[in-house]
Amino acid sequence: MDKSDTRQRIIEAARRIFLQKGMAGTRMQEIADAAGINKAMLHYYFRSKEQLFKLVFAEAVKEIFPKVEKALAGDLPIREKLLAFVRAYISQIREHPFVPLFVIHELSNRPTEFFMEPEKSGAPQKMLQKLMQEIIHAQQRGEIPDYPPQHLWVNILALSIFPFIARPLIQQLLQMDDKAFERFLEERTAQVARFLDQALRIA
Amino acid sequence: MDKSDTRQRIIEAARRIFLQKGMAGTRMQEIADAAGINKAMLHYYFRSKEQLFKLVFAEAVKEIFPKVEKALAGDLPIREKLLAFVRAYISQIREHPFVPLFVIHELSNRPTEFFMEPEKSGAPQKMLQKLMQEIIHAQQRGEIPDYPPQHLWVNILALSIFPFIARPLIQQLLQMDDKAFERFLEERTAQVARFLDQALRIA
DNA sequence: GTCTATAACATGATAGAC
DNA sequence: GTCTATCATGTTATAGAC
Repeated sequence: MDKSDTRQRIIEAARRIFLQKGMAGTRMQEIADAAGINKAMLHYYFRSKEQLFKLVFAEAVKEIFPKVEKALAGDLPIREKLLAFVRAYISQIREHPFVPLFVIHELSNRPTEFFMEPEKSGAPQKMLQKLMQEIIHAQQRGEIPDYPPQHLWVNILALSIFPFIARPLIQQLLQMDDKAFERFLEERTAQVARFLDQALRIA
Repeated sequence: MDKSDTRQRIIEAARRIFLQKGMAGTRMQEIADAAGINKAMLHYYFRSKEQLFKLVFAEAVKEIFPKVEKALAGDLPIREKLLAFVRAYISQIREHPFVPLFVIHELSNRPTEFFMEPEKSGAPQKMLQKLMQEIIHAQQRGEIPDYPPQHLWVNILALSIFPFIARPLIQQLLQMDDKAFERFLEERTAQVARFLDQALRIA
């Protein structure tokens, strides 16, 4: 078994377990078992648990921070652009449903520097600021209601992400089994789009 | 120092730390320090870490599962009722901002039985089913758009809870410092109400 | 009820043979 | 590169004095 393969298997196993149990809840032994190797190998490829965690975490952050830039980059009208974002973002999260809760949980009680080099102020942030301007301009032209842009943006994020974060809570409250929840998720994109579209109509 | 006082101090310290760091991330030593006693006392009052955790967790669950039944109980028109819920729920979460993320995180990867005696199907669930019926009836009377009730309910929950769960993410993305985020939260109730109100208007 | 001391075990990390 | 064996430390929990 050549080097890169083992290394890759470790990363994948670590990702799976870290995402579900978090840094504090994960045991190196469990990662080793899942990767089909032993603990010593983990420390051979990655010096420490923290280093392995940082690798997994950094990848997860990239997935949760809107890298859905394609949807936001074009010059569509604002309504279509926001709807396109919802579709692209929900689609992406569906492929990695554990990422949002993992990132948010690990982000809590950690200094900013841990997950972001302070040099670059971040591409997603800049793209968002540009979007905020577009929203304001569209509002000035009377194309959408004048919600404060930050609230509008949080609303869109909330509608898109929340079901994946709060799955156990939702299933309990609405008495859905796993199959019912899967159906719910399949409908989700269309339903969020419709709800948002309605909220963006001019009074 | 009489018994109930020490016991209470332990519970409060445990709550504070469990809520922020979760079960796996919490050390009994830290709880003892926060309560101003030593570890042995924790085991004197509560047999084990798990038992202490279950106590804290059960209390938190009661706070996150809509105990805002007053807002849902009356016979207001459906729009007013939903808006009243939003106001009551956000207000309650603001008093315990760490509860939602804590409950959701600990709920993940735990069997249902852990947090809910299977006998009683749960007051919140029944109240919600009743609300679902009210929504359907209001839709049949053409008072609000015919969003599937489950999606509408999740949307309302998402708009209300998400900012508290995703605070670090939001602050990073929107470049808010703590003061800016506090202001954001103060505006939140009104903004969610407005957004929801708009989404509930008849086309 | 409260403390100190310590047992019993789990866990991250390393040494060294192959 | 991979393994076994082991160290060093941390953590839950208990024993026993006061």
